This record gives sequence, structure tokens and C-alpha cells, in this order.
Amino acid sequence: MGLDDSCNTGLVLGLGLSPTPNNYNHAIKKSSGTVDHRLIRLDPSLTLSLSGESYKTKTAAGAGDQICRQTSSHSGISSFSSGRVKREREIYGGDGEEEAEETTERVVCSRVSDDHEDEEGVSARKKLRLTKQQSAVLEDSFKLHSTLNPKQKQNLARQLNLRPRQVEVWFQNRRARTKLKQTEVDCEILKKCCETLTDENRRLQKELQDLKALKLSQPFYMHMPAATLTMCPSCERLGGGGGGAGGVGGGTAAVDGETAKGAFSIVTKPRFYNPFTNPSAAC
DNA sequence: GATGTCAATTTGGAGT
DNA sequence: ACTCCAAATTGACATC
Repeated sequence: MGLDDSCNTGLVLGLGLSPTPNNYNHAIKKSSGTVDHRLIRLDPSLTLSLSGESYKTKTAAGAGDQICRQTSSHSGISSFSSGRVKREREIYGGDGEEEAEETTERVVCSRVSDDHEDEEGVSARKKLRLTKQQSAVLEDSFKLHSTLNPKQKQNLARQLNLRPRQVEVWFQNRRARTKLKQTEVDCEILKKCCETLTDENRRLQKELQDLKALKLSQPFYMHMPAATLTMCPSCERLGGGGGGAGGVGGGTAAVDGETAKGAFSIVTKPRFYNPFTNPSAAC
């Protein structure tokens, strides 16, 4: 609570602008660096390297971790797939190599962030809860860039006394929350749009019915080709209504020049209203 | 105890 | 092979 109460991430809200699973993913990815979804290049250089030696030692530490975790993990069901091993490598080596040796034992067995434990004096089993200050800093950072490059991740981790992996997870979850909220916003907009269109459709249907009723109520002579007298509702000019099913070709010419003499002497063939040549559109 | 929140985990796809 | 990420899920914790 309070963490994402305000979704003021600076994201542009709007239909068609929300990130879809695919373009969102592509928008934030670049070949050799990380870029946020606004395409701001943060750090073009991506240098994450490990020597084989340090990798081995840290992986070995991870093995110890595995045992420890299975007894102290808050979930207790971590499976440690191959992906998990990769994670361990990242957590304990990849980003914070200077403190990896120091923290391996500590982090591995306490499982929960030690700073948290220090602050609140809770057991290692208690779930980590970021402090308000940590959340605030992360939020600020997220406002600047919704993705992190390794350097930024490491800096944040050091600043907040968290593991880089925790920072990374926080950003992942934060992006997920942002997207969820965006989806909700889009859904609301679509709902309103649908309501508007439904109303408009209803109105047009009614208008059509009124026109039909009006047409039926006219005397016989008014049943003469009505389309020849179509009047543009906006400019109130008489239109030719040409191009209809019955009046292809000479229809328009028949109206031109003869209109002033009256409808009866003009039209020789019935003409039908063609919505695609609606005089209104021509105005 | 039902529910919501959130950190953490798992899985799978994409890029290199 | 490796990294990064999104999406789905799990489980601890808070709130009512």
C-alpha cells in the first residue's frame, strides 16, 4: 500500500499507446544497452562480465544457498531450475562482485534482506518489506527510467542497501503494475467509446425510422423520386443524389439546370439515395 | 478468515 | 549459452 497508489509514472495514457506485450517488450530492449519505454537511452555500454573463476566460486556458494534456502525460504518450494542457477550467479556475483564474497554467507542464509532485519528486528523468515524510503527512491528512479542498466541497478542496490536482484525484481513488478493500471485505463476508455457509439447508433436508427415514417405519410406525388430532391442538411442546397442504382449516368445532368422548374418535370427515372454520394459529404 | 498487496519465483520468449 | 524481460504464480504479510 502506498507503493503504487499513484501511478504517475509519466506514461502517456491513451488508446493505441499502451504497450502491448510485444511492442512493449521491444520498445524497452536495445541491442547493446537498456532503454526505457520512452526510448531514452540510458547507458549505451553494457559491460557485465565475470571471470570463470569467480563464477565457479559463486556458483558453489549458490549450492550452499540452495540447501539453506530449502530450509529457510519463505516459500520453501523453490525448485532451482537451471534458470535459478543463473539467477544465483547474478545475485551473488554479476552485479555486486565487490561485495559478493562478503555477502554470500550473510545473504544466503538470512534469505531476507539484512538491512530490513536490522531495522525491524524480525526473524529471517519474515517476508521482506521495503521501507518507505527505499520505495520512494525506487519510485523516483522508476519515474526517470522504467528499466535499469546494470550500472544503475548496482548503484541503486548500493544506495538502498539491497541486493541488485531485489532492485531488478522491484522494477519488474513495478512495470507489471504500471501495465496493469494502463490496461484498466484503456478498458475504461473503450467502454466509454462503446457507449458513445451505441448511443449514436440508436439515434441514427431512430432518425431513419422517423424519415421512413415521414416518407410514408406524404401524399402520392411526394412519393416521386425523393432522392432527386435531397437537400443537404448542412448547407440546405439541393443535391443531385446521383450515382444511385437507378440513376447511373444521366441522373445528375437531369437535375442540373432543370431544378428550378420543379421536380415533376425533371425526373424521368426513379433514383435512389446513395449514401456514398450523399450531398452532405460534398459540402 | 477473506481479501488485497507485494516481494520473490518460475517459465518461456526474444535478442545477442 | 547467456541475459533480459514479461507474464503467471506463489506465499508472507497487512487490513478489514
